[in-house]
Amino acid sequence: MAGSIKSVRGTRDLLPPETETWNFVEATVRDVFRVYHFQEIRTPILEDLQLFQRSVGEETDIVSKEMFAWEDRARAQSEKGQWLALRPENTAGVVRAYIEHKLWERPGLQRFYYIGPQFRRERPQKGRYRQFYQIGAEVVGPSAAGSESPAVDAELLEMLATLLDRLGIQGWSLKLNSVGCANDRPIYLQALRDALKDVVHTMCSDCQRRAVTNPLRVLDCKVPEDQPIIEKLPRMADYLDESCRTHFAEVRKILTAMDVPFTIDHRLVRGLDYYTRTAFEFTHGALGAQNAILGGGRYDGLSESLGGPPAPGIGFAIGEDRLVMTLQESAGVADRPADVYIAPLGAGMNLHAAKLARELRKQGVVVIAGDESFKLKKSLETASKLGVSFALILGENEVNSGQYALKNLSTGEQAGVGKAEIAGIVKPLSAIPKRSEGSL
RNA sequence: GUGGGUAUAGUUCAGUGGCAGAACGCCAGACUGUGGCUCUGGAUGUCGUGGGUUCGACCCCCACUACCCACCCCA
Repeated sequence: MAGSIKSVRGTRDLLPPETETWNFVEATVRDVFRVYHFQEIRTPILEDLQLFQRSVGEETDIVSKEMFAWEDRARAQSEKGQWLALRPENTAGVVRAYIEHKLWERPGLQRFYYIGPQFRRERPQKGRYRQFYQIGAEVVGPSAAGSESPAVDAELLEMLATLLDRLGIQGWSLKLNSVGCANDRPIYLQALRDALKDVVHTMCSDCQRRAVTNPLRVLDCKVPEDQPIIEKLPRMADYLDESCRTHFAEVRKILTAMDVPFTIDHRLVRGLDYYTRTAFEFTHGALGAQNAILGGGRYDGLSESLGGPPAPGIGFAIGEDRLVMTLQESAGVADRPADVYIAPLGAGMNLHAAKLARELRKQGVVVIAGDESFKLKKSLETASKLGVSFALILGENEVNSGQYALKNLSTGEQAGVGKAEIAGIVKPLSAIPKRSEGSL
């Protein structure tokens, strides 16, 4: 259609049956998080631009080139407009809410999760969209509540392993590193710069640029020729101070005790400024270049940089689009058909079909009704194309006798049944347990 | 922001400088209340947009746009 309006670049419509998979993922997430006592938080999509400048970091790519931001109209002529941004991630918003509502006054640690859209103005490609969805969780609170404990890190990671297993995702791997803290990282960075000084001219052009802008990212380089050089660069692990080192050791110890498999990746770095200490990434092959399905880490100084009290925390974000993608690699998506198709036959029958449908739906039966103008043949044909297992023929005979012609569309058997029996025959057994909505 | 590829029916894709195609899907029909299989018929397109070459362009040339893939970055 020339001239018609289309979805904007990097955004997309999620249609059935794919939305079934999304619902399955979200239902499983809520179910798993619940037993860890994580509760849902919903923060605005629109935030003050400064929130991200001060948390994610003004020099990061996310803030410096990928944000949707604009100056909002001033409220009064005497005032300036306010700079707003569509959130590029959700941790900053959660911590902002933590500070704004003085949530440290609540007892214990705050454990939140969120599910929602995020926005980054990047060039779209496989597994990367301008509007994408993240499922994330955060544990924040005062140190006295235990927010700095390595047990929190381990619990969060174990929860993620459980979630991926429950979703039926196979072949994931967990990469773990410690990126240090405000204490030891400057020392490491200096050591890294010093080491790079002599060798950087032999590296790829990207690395030469990164050595200046963000030396940590050099560790991330994938150019084969650079690998031997990178292997010889100093490692963060050797520069961790006493407290960071024991913290990291304790995280690993608990994970091992819980049988959560992981590998240490000395070169794992994160692209947001606020990360400290534990940093991690879950990856999955068969995702193309965007193989990270989730990432996260500690952010012990974030609250302070947003004007709040000390509130160490740790969190992660799952790329829901990517998660759904890996799920669809293994299991194909299928429409979930209705339980029964009512075929009203002849003038005046729509009314009877509506009444019957209402009664059946009250009993939890999934009903689709045809129209009295359809020929029976067309109704049955439509019903089988929709994959419905039963068709219920509703004509004058049925209304008069109270015996409804119920046809099993897979066997072809047909019988007259009373109104009260319909739901029992038509409803699949799997529909009976209440909590099993959304199985694949 | 950079590079490569692609753009034709609802979908997946053929196609040729001279009438626009297939498969699947969709709609209708094959004796009036019985589907799936089969058969018959039908509709659907500014051939991405704009320019140029040509007697004539869906096809050749140029520009633009969008999508896909990769770099970058990240989830």
